[in-house]
Amino acid sequence: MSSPSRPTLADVASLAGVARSTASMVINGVEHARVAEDTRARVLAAVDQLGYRPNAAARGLRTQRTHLFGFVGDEIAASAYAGETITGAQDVAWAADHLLLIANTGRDPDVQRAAIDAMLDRQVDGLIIAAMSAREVDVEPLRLLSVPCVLLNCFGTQPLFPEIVPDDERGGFDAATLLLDAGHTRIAFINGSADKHAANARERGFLAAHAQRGLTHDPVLRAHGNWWPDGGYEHTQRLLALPDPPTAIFCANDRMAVGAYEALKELGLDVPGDVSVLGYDDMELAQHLRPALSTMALPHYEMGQWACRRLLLGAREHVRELLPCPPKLRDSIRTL
Amino acid sequence: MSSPSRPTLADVASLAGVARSTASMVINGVEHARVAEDTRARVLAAVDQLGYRPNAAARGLRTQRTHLFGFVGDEIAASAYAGETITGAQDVAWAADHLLLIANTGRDPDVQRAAIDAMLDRQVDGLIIAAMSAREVDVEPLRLLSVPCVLLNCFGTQPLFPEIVPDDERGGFDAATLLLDAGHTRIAFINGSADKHAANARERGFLAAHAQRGLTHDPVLRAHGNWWPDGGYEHTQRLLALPDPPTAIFCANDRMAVGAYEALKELGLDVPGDVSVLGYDDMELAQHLRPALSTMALPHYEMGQWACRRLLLGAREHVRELLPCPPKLRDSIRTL
DNA sequence: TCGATTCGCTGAATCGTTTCGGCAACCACC
DNA sequence: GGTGGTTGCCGAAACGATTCAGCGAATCGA
Repeated sequence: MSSPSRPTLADVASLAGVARSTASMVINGVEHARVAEDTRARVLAAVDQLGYRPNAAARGLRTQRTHLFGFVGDEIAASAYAGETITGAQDVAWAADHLLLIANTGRDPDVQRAAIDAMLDRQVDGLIIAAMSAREVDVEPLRLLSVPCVLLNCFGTQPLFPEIVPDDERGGFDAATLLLDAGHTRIAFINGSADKHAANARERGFLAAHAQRGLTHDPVLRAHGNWWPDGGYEHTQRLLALPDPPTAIFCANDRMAVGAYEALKELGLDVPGDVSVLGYDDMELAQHLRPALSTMALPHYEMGQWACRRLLLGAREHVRELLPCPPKLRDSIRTL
Repeated sequence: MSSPSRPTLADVASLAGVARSTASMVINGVEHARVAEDTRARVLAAVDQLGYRPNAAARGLRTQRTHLFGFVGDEIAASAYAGETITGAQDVAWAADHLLLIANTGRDPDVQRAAIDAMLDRQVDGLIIAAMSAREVDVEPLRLLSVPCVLLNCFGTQPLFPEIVPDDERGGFDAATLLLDAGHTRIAFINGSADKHAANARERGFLAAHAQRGLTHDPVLRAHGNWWPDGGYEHTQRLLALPDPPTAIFCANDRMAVGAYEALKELGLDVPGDVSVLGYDDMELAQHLRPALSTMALPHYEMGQWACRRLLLGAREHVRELLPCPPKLRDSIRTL
């Protein structure tokens, strides 16, 4: 029943009539090793004939490099994006002949600890700690880590590792600029809850863009929603009831933009005819809304790529890598 | 700079004053090994003191079991669900002290081959081959696989492995039943392209439910869309223009239901007041639509779980496991 | 007291690689 | 024919665990 087991280096060596060491050097193309041309050919032929492939576990044991990276995320499924992040990391890893080991922790610190341990037990060559919404992560337990480690979409409690995060401040800035360039002057900003880093950063950028043009943003046009459609809905109603209502609404995420759409529709207002709407995140949903929602895209795939690249570089020192959130211009913004 | 390297079994043994073999038996709680109580305690204390954790690579090399499963998917990011599937598999794996190695192939058969090889090189204990939309996968190259293997959301060209797929036929059946029970008799079915297994299965079930009640379904109420909103949009327009229009529309996926919503809105029709709509897939989108879309949920998470369980069981013989697609009842269906 | 058991532990082999010191053989040169 | 440098390959020692035959010592039964 069981297929003939995998050929080992010993099989190759004996078929080629050489020592294991010789076969090994040929197979790995060792630089300084000198081996006669026809010996090399014999080994290669044997490899071919047997369909030999090195046992990565054994190799890893010997070389102390497993070509494995660990990806520890707090939720893999929760956000659709997690998949993109993983794909980004995986693509880079694959190109560098590495594989990804994954685990999700469901935000449980104990599970996270255990997951990291499990990966270290497997001798991973590096570790990506990813959070699905930018937040602080306690890095103290990681301090003595012997392998490279990067933080993805989150911040360490201490500056120990590289951090790859979206440039939310610039995203807010670009969002406001985009709307201002389109001629809007009264722009509402339905932000998320102020306890989130992203919310504050986006607001800073948003205000900076106004300031840059010598504008001061009317505080009455700023609100803090709950990141969900009903938050967007309620604030939009309130904002549109203002004596001098906004001509554009910037929502700190697409979900709230969905709520804004609803409120606007109920008020008999047209998007973008009467009011322009700009979201943030670029969820898949955005392109299916009517009108298709313009939004600032979170660079999930790119963050995954970067994280993995940093690992390949083996870098460990702290640095904050801010990745841009490019605008996806669709049909929800009107130029005045 | 480099932290003191991980303690090995030898360190534990020497600290406890025993042989490596003894330490090993204690640590692994070997059944038939009898070791004195205080020796055991000494070893355990040493383990504790050193923070010893076994090197999984070395252990795997010796035991021929790595506690690693490979997950080879054609797209991890493309569908948001892939993440759920992986999570399902990962959760089961984790509970059984296994980790998941992942790779995505982007539908490229060569990459798939390479990915599978890469996993086998890593001595995985099992392999999950997953496709993001149910389709046929060439299993011939997997024939001589020496490890358990399951097909997830896809069918093998030959019956070699367990296959875990959604029960689309029953899903179609349940969908129709649900609508018929609600009193609808003229139910339109906007199906997807007929080249997809899922489309045909859903249609079979849909018709069977009618037949079961002695009803024959009016073919004019059946259409084949393109799985995208515009397909749903156009067919809905056509269907509602019929002399005897449907009172309910069953769309073979949520995206087309979005299109149906649009068309209905433009026609000034209310959902579910005038027309009920039922989708399929339960994308995240569904719950954000107005009214929230009722839909048949694809059991992504469960498929992931099942696949992993099968692997743990080590089963290899062919069997087709059909997982139910439970209805998610929200606000888009009206009872007549 | 003398085998026979049982107990508690050890040493060595093994898993499949890589790496490195060293050994023949060959050539070149004085 | 020494001396010295290359060349081409080999053997053995790791890497960090598990497993198993077996060995003294203690215990037991008669």
